[in-house]
Amino acid sequence: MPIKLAIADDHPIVTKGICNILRDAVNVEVTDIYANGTALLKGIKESQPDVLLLDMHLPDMSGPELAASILKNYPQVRILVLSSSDVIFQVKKMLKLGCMGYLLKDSDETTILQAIETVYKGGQFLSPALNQLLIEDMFRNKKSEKKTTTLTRREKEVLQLIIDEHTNQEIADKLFLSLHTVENHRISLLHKLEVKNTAGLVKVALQTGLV
Amino acid sequence: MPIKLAIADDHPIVTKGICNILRDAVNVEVTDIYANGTALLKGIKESQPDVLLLDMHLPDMSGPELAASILKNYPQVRILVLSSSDVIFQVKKMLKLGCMGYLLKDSDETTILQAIETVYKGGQFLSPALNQLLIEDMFRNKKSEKKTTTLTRREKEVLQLIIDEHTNQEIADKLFLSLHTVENHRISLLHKLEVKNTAGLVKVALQTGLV
DNA sequence: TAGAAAATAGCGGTAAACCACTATTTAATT
DNA sequence: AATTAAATAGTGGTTTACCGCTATTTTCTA
Repeated sequence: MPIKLAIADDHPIVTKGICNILRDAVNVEVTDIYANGTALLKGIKESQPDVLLLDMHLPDMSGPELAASILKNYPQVRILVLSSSDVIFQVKKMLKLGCMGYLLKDSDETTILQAIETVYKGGQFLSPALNQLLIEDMFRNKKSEKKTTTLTRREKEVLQLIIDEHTNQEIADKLFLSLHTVENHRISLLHKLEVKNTAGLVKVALQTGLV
Repeated sequence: MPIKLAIADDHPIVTKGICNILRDAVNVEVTDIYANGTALLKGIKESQPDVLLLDMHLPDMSGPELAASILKNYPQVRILVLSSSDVIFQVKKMLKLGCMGYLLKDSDETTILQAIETVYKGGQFLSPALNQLLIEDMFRNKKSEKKTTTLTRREKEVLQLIIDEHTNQEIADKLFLSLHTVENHRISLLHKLEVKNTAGLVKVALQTGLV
């Protein structure tokens, strides 16, 4: 019996590409394709796949949201995250939620197939590039366990406006806040995302699709 | 005789996806797939396709570089740019170089097919989302024609270090420059890329793959 | 309903970014 | 050889970002 694989990604190029790659694999069968989070949550009730290839950036729901919901209700589904971003704290977040693997979109065919098989068999899979990054990250943070970060509603709003090139004063005006409040949000963003300045904020935000 | 289509993209998922989408299209035949610029320039000599689907971010050469070279030597090849970034000045740059279309990677199947056919017939094609952006851009710049921008070697170096979260002083130390020089480069970056601050610099750089 | 987290606002201060200039020297190109 | 673009460096100034605090109110949640 082949592995039942569901794919959740909003880009036809990606889903078609994976289907094409798996076409010759006799032990994997693509049973469902979902282009957004709502469809995924709805569909997964009926047809419960063995492995779910989950894109980090579906249009309506975030990767972590979906992963948490699915793993809670259908813990037997093994989630293999599909992402083009190698930002490490995003990787850690998904793994801590219980995802079984993290696959970069620039992977080649054998890697993709291998990842699916590994995860199906109960193993973990990480794209090779991530192994090194995770190890480096562990050494950096050996002092104390880092908790993975979630931004608050306000922080996300502020971050979006920073990305839109607004100053703190402009953000304060737009959100009807004191300048001090915006500064505070900004600094907690710096701390939470572990970056040094505005450049780091924008970089992490864009690479993780936080906003 | 079907349209001879070549694809230049380093992601197997993408190339396989496009092949899959075009499998049922009797009037398009994928003749070649290239994973990098070198292979592309080498291969295009032999088999000259009607249409080239060109990714903006091949590992060894930039999109504009490749487009310029190909259009110079093989002007009959119609280039359809394939990109996930909708940064407008990148779009303008490629179109001014002579590319016949700009296709976003989140396009659906019919759009992709339509784009290829349109370009083959001698027309231009833009992903719908870009039309609106280009029009807005024109209104913004109606006063005077904006020349598309090319960053100098130094500017790119400085920009990369900005993205790496370094301050001007740190950049100056790293590159053995005066602080003033770095400030000047930074300001010309702001002007060239038409952004207001560091956030804009990082955003444009990441979205266009300038660095 | 008590405790925690989030959102709000403030103070005082330093460092960095941003801006408009001028000006010299060094490539690149015609 | 002449012109242009790039890279370099400067002056002098304003604005913004960054940092570490404290503190109150609101909202969430165990």
